[in-house]
Amino acid sequence: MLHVDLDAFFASVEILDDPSLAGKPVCVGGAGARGVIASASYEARRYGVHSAMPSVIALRMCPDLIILPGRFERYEVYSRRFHDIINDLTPNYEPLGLDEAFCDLRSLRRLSVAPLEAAARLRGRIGDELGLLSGVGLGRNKLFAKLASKRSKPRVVNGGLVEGPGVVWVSRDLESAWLEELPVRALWGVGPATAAKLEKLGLRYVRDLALVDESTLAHHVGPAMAASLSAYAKGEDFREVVAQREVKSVGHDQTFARSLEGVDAVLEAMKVHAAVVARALRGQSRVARTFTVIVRFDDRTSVSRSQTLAFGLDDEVGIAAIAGALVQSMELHNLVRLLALHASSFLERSRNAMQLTFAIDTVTPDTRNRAVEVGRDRQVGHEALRDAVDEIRRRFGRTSVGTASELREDGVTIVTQRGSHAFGPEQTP
DNA sequence: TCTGGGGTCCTAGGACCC
DNA sequence: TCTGGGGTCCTAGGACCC
Repeated sequence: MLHVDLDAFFASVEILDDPSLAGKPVCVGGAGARGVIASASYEARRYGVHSAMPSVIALRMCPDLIILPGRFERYEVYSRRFHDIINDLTPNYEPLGLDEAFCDLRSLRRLSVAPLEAAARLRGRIGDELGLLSGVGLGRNKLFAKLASKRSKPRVVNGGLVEGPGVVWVSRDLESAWLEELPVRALWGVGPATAAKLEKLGLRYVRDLALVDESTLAHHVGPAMAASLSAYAKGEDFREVVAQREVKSVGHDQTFARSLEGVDAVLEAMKVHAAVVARALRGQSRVARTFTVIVRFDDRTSVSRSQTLAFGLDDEVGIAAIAGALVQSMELHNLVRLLALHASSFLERSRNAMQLTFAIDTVTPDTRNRAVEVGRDRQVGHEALRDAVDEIRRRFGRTSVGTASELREDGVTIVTQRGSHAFGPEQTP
């Protein structure tokens, strides 16, 4: 098994596109009070900055830190080229996010390609063709390949950068020595919560896990987690490479710079969410039957409400109606810092039995379950309008046309006979 | 006024079907 | 005059990954 991981991916792409950033502490992430770092250049890491860190903390550690907002279309371009290179090595690979992948190298064995040779060539091509650095791990299974790629990376030691080996192979006879010293937190699936549970049981290192039987473990962390932990502790990992995964949900989350107060403000924001989710669904030619609304309050507690329909939806009017009804079924006792809308239970568009539209004005908390109304004429009108809007955006860009509620998201240019005026996000023309 | 946004998977309870 | 067990689907919440 091979695991390949691009170094500081988002930050590196920003530096490639703007060489004046080279050698400076650069991050991609949210710069506001509630922003976090998504990717940090190694120069930034020298100050202790790392991904998932709140931006205000990062700025405290490194006052000169440059935080860029992130251009995900750009990262996707690089990601596709990255995947193309991997695909030349083997089509049996599994992407993990935009910048990582597992490759099953068993087919290469038949071609007598040595793993170390394949790894070196892969890194070489990524460097030559993309201008990006990467780390590669090799091992008997996903567990060891991933642990190895982590160790292949550059490290910050006493504020100085130490180059990594680039390629690391955990050979069979080294496996147990590796596992011995690892803290449980290093294992896939063990985050802060599980690590704390294990700590309470006196299980701090992977070697400790091997001493506990699975049923005892299951008592504390559940049967699925117990099974994988017991396997990992023995160096076993039966996860296969899954080459093409089907997307199972799409959603949109937004944490507001200033929390929302009151149901009207939440409903207004939800219209933007519905438009974003609807656009994502149509972009994938899918319709969704289940819609979930999640609200996080200022005290960081969350509540969710979901509803599954008998048919699928991909239009913002219908989705906004369902999502709005779900919002109204919640008690908003506190300021809302995050609003999320997720769509799941996909159907292929062509297999959707009926495409209904909603009389949005009939949706109240009482009528949540009757929110659906058939409106044949309105449906035809909405679909024609929607398809026209999609087409205009395809030809002239995403911000070329939109509903009033979407203007807050992207900004817009209003053109009149007297000239044009650009409005930014959060401005109401 | 320290913690994002894109996702996946797991768990537990309840309703329902045979 | 009482009620099992297998299975699926839905809902709410939580943990984790990049």
